[in-house]
Amino acid sequence: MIDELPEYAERVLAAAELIPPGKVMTYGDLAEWLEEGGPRQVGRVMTLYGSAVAWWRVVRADGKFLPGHEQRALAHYREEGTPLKDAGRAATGHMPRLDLRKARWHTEDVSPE
DNA sequence: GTGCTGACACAGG
DNA sequence: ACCTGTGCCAGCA
Repeated sequence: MIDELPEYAERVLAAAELIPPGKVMTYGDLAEWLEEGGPRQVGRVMTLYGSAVAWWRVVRADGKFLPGHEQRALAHYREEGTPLKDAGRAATGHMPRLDLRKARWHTEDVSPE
């Protein structure tokens, strides 16, 4: 439940909550979906309120992780079966990245309302 | 008002 | 794969 927040923030958070497990959306896609603001505005909302929603399903367009949140995000992705680029590869020091080609969620018929 | 900053995106090198 | 610069839109000093 979300209350007492600026309307834009509510919309961003609501949209984030609609992303199904195992899928992700980029900041830019989300902004386009809402037809308001831009990637940076979405990122801003996530900075402020991201902890209230599934923040790991809102990602950068290059598939990299948030510095400092890599482990947490990775744990969620493994749990949800989100496609990772080097999913099969074992630990080698460098973290896997998201395979956006497969993981990106296409909103198509869904409306962020 | 002016300028810097940021959980961004994209093109170059 | 990495780094840099530019464009972008709000928020804040």
